Amino acid sequence: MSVTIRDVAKRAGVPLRATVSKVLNGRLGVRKATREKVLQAARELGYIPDFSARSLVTKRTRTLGFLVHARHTLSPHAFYGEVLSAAEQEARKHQYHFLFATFNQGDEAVPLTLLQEQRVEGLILAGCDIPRSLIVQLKHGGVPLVLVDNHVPGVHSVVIDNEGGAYEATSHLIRLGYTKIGFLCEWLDDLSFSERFAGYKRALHDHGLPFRPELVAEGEPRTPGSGHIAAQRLLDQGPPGSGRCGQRPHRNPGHANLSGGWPGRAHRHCRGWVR
Amino acid sequence: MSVTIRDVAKRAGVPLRATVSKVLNGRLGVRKATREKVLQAARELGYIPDFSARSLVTKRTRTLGFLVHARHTLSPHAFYGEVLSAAEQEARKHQYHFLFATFNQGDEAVPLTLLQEQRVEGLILAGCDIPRSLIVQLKHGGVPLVLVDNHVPGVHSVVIDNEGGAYEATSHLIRLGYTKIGFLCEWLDDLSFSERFAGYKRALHDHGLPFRPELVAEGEPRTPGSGHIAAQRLLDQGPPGSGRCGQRPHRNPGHANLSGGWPGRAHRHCRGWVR
DNA sequence: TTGAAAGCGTTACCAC
DNA sequence: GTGGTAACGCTTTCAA
Repeated sequence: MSVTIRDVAKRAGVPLRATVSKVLNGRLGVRKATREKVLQAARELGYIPDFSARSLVTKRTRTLGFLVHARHTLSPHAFYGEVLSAAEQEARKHQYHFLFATFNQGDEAVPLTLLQEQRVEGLILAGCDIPRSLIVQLKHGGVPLVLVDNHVPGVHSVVIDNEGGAYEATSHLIRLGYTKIGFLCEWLDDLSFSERFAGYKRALHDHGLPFRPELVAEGEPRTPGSGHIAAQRLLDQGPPGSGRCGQRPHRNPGHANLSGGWPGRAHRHCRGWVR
Repeated sequence: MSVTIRDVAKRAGVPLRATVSKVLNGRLGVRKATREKVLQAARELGYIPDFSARSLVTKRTRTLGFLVHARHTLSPHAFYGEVLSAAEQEARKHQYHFLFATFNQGDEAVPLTLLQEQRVEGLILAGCDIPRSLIVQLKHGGVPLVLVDNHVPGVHSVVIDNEGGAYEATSHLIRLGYTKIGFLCEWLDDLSFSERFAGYKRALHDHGLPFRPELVAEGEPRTPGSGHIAAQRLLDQGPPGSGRCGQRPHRNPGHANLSGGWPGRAHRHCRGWVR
């Protein structure tokens, strides 16, 4: 069987496992000589404390949960894999680990169970597909929570600078000398797209270019082929001012999800377009 | 604090926590009436067994480790995120979870620690960047192991059907009527590319087309721009039979890594090429 | 500083 | 079937 704290104590010649525990956890109250003996014995035996036993008593797991909607991780365009990877590398510096779980429709209980089992100390929820009700519930339960690519008032979140990004992209095209720059997106009611739309318009304005509603086209909400559809609509352009263009007000800007249903693809579908 | 098995026992009116444990784990040896009482009490209290306590005694964590080289997960072209996601969804059906960890140079101890801490019961190692020595060591340690996109004799592994895929791709082009089909790859000494090369040649042969060495070009091993380089070389074609073409023998086919250093990009760089 | 003992929340193993 | 008890491996507390 694997080596336990008993074995270390015995080998070090100290009668008590408590002493070993103290030494290995860097607590004081142990004579230097004793400490050395213990350290050496542990090294020789290749002792690694049992995770379950330790966390049973300390009530800490140094583990975080990472949740993504199953729909996204399967898409090669989703960037949540990169987020997870980077988060893990940062967490490791603090001796934290990540439990990964996909979020499937109807699995609302899973994250809660992870918490109640005392497996994880906090959660990162990636994507805007995690039900808002669940997020609110977790938040109320006092669970340390961070959202990625999503936003709920009062919850920590990491989001994309949509406005700034669109501003930069548009400015770049303008600097290259283009003056007729279109704007494609899934649908303007989505907060993330409306933010980009704002950045697009601000850039036009700052560079003294007119905003032309006929150069704006929406595709279909939460549809993979949406960018194509939008482009098609722009190319098949009817008379300016038709319903699909321009500055219509957002129905529920406060409640719209950040970055729509296809966040990983957003940067491909929502871009400056040059004619 | 959270609700423990004691609370359930008390509420159910049974004097023993052991009984509760039995019921909740579906063991027999409990009268139906008692069982009902326990079940109801557990439901009412929202009881979830503590993970650490449970695994301390059972010695099981129902948790698997998923390791990928840090270099890969950061690349949007790597498909390991999809592998992880799919693996997790399958594992969940069996009530298993995944601990995710990136593998960093010099972190050889990490997977071993995870094992010794009794945190994970087995490991999935994705990519060909995990040191072979580590794999062999784990294997000898009796750790349940599965490699993805990598191969070591005697270790379970999931690999791409390189030969078959290239055969299909080439056949497809032939069926479309093309007869002058090129083959680009990073370098032929790599097992995965040489397998694809074999499939390519087999398809040509099966369809009665000649193999023309001047249509084969290598790029640079383990270089992101490799496909471009190979294409350039093919286009700048010198006289047939120059060193970069054809059927030279593989130095160490048995020891070559599967699918080179850029597995996620392989399908983009190594393809049938039509002129 | 060191020694002894209690306890974390579960499951497993006994007798009854 | 049912009930009690021991044990898992560790940390913590409290006397000595």
